[in-house]
Amino acid sequence: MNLKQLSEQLGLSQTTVSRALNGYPEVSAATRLRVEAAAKESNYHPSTRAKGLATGRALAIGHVIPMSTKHEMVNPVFGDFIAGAGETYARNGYEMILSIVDDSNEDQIYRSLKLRRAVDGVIVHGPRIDDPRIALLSEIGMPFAVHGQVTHNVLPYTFLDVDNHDAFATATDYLFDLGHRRIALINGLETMDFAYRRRSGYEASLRAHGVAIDPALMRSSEMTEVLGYESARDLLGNSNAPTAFICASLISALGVRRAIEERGLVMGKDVSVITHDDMLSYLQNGGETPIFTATRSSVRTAGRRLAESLLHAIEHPNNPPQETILKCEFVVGHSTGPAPRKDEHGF
Amino acid sequence: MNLKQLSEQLGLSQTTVSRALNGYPEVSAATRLRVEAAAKESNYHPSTRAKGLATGRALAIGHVIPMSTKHEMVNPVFGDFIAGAGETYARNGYEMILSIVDDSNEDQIYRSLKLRRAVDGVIVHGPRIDDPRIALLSEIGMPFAVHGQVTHNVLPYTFLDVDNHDAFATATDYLFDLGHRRIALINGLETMDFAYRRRSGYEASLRAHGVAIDPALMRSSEMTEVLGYESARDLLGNSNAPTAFICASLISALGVRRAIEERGLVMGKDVSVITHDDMLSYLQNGGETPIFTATRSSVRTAGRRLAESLLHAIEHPNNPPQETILKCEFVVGHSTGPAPRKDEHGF
DNA sequence: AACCATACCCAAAGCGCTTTGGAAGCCATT
DNA sequence: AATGGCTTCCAAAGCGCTTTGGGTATGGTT
Repeated sequence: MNLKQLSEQLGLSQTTVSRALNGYPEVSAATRLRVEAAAKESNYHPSTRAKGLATGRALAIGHVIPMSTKHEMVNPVFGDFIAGAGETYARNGYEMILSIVDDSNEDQIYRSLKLRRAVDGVIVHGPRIDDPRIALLSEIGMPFAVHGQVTHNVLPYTFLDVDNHDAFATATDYLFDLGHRRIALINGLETMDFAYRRRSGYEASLRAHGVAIDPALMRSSEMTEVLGYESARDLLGNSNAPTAFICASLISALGVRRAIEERGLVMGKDVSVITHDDMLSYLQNGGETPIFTATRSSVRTAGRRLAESLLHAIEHPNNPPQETILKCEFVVGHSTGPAPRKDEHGF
Repeated sequence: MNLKQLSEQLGLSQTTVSRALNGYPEVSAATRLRVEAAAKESNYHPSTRAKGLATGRALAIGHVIPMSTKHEMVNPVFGDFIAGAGETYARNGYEMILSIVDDSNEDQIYRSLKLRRAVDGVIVHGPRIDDPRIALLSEIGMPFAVHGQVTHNVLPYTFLDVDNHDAFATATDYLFDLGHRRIALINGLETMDFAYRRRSGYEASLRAHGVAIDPALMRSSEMTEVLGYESARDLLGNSNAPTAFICASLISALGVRRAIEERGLVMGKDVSVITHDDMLSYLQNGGETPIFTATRSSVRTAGRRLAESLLHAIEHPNNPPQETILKCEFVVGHSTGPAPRKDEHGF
């Protein structure tokens, strides 16, 4: 069933039917009702492709997932993020198109999406420090919205980010308040902008408490259980081991916990752990009462809201870019406690 | 730059340029080369939409993700699966479109995708026992491929699955060989087809070893760390606790390990654990040597291969459906060992 | 010299929609 | 009775591509 058939069946022109269906005013209430009823009854759905051709709009948003050899981006956060974004698209009649691409020709993909007019805009995932994509997308005139921020960037752009600096400063402050002085940071890859900001929040708190920044207490790697475990195992093996850990991800934190327990220590008593928690649907930080003390912010909500910002930017190209920064919630779980007295474990 | 402009620039007709670019034989090698060079140089990319309109093909594959209130499907497996499928699409000039939809109007979405001619086919994720989608898609004439199988279904369909029955029977057999008799199953939701098959593999092994099936040793829930932990904690608290666990997912297994360690027991010595491992890129089962003994099969490879099957089915509608069953690899890690003697822990 | 393949190429229709630029009908004003 | 302003509708062009149904040289055969 297409427009032509529908209009013939109704004895109207395609113009009128199209207008009735799209809410234009040039059609009487009576005919509009009649048209809408007929459309529903004969299960008429306009072809997205034809519509797109005619209007010049794709009614689709692209998500480009760089798939480095390091796999960093096919990450657990992604599933929840697009679930959130998908809600927004569904509500607004947009489609989500996904491109998995290896880093080498990321440029290519964006250019190609633009030239083929395949999407009306894109979401930029996993921004790195000084990320070149901002400049690229601005240059080719593709509307975009960034999940995160881009340090050193001077161009204006739409983004949504959690306040990573604040979250990690708060977490570090909290540990200081509990009496900890040697606090380790198990960070994500610091080429990623979010990891850079988290570290700077951590360092700011250290400075504020007059504690020297000790590179030996900081690790930066992909946020996997195994790497969290290995980092913590090494750190706990040192003579001057930390009494607390701050983790960039719940997954790393699981690894850290394993290393702690493996040494016969008790998390929350001998060693404290705070983690950032993206509130992933399948990896929850306990039930009612959280296991880990955490800074948390739902990545799914982030997806929903950033998609809204992007659609807004597409529909109002002249408005200034929307910038959203979400504060994390700080929740206290069982993984933190007062710093142990030095003699207790022979430190 | 569009076809018209390109052809004018070349002094050729649109027909010839189109044919040259699409590899039709009616054009001389010389002009073809000339056209291709010009296309590359002026960065010509045909509009997918226009192409689709003209050919009647969408050049896109749909992935519909049912987003139940239980979040089961926005699951960690999904990210890797689509990364794999994406590789196939990229190689074949297809786009992947994702629809997040809540279960109530899943029908709607499939019908709508069909009527709007938005995709050439769909991948069915997370098939349930007796899944109604097979019948629906067959009825509306939408090509599809299932990630998994559908028990009780009689219609022919294209699918790819791991041999879940075999994998879990093998795992259970292995534990019997180590002397275990009380083996718990921490399964996924048994409305899901894969979980049903895993359980039947487990039960088959039990029967083969003359051990009664004990419902008290079997749990079925979403595969989260917390639920894995709680199940194991409860089971280990019983007077007649299991000496071994089989988990449906590495994430559950992490929870099981936590419960084991919390009781001061040692995994691989006091209690054995085998898990199924989807080889997710961000959640690996150790490095060189696996932590958990596991049945494993890359879900990413599954994505790549199932997408190939679907494209094949689309291009050769009359061929019989491709059915692929992948055997799992069985790897031995540190999480399994001989069953402890009864008196050791007061069992 | 006339004929026929063969190799190249083209004009135009069509895919399903939106949108421009009217036209027709109707009523109230002058 | 002519004018003008609404309301309601329509024919046709156009979005960028593919594909049908040709046409025109070119060169080899009789």
